[in-house]
Amino acid sequence: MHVYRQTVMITIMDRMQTREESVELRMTRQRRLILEELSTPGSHLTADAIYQNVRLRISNISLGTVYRNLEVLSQAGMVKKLHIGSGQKIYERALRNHYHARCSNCGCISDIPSEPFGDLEQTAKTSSGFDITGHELEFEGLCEKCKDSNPKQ
Amino acid sequence: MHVYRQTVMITIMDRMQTREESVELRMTRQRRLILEELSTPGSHLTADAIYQNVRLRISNISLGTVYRNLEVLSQAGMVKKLHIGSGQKIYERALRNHYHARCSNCGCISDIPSEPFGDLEQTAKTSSGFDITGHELEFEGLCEKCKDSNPKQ
DNA sequence: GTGGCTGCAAAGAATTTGCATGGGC
DNA sequence: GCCCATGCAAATTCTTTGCAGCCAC
Repeated sequence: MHVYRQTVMITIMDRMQTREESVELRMTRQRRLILEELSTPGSHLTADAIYQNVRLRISNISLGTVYRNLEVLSQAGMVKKLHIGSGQKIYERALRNHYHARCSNCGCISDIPSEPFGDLEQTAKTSSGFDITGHELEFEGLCEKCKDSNPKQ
Repeated sequence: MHVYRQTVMITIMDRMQTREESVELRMTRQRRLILEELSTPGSHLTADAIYQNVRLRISNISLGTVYRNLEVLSQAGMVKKLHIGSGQKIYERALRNHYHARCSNCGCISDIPSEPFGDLEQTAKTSSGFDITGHELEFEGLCEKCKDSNPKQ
């Protein structure tokens, strides 16, 4: 199922918010598995959750490695770091733009397409004078499951 | 300049996102000064910055007290906790709704009025199925000062 | 006077880092 | 073979908490 032999060094043109720069990353076993974890559609994981999952396959991987990789991949624009909720940071695979809604009851995170919201950055630029390079929008509420099953409390 | 004798216990009807509930807070010297710090228009401070500032007036105030107060005031809806940027949490006085832009160069934070953006929560509700109760929107970019004075780097 | 609030200090949670070794290219 | 990446463990940073005494009401 895995195409181990096909892996090559990947050269990435960073088109995200950081300075444009080409980055070379070695595709190690650790890095590949971390990316695999994040590649499940709709996966929004903490560093520790990724660590726990990858540990099932590389039993001695270290949490430091997970953090270092998430940072590197984030710099390279392949992974997005979210500062949602109050606790740990959440990581997801960087795909097309979208927003997030976090359930205040169960903590689950849903993706919300960004199209209906218009060009927020243009609006912000106009009213702030900033040279806007990015933005983050998060919603909080009750997911469909919790809003049904939950008493008003 | 300070109306020390006028202070009374404040009763707060929490109309913010948390469950509606009346809270009674004693107005201690520590609490008053923390609120004073946050009352400067446009102030966006970390817990530690507040601690350092208040320490000039109450030299033995403890950082724990600052955190405890920020939490209580936040529960009461008088203070807003922001999860902006990657590092520490930022606190501001809870006034009318607005958004924030953070300068990626100098770290300063500007307020942006929320009116031009329309009803984001209604839009999100429609496309997510969530029962939305709140949202946070942050922009990143270069502030006017930095965008002028800074070479492209 | 009472119960919430405080200072102090220690604990906890999340993340980062130094260093010697290992492995992708 | 070079040099980036890793494992390990210690260090840092930010925040929370237990407890005895204090002070706003």
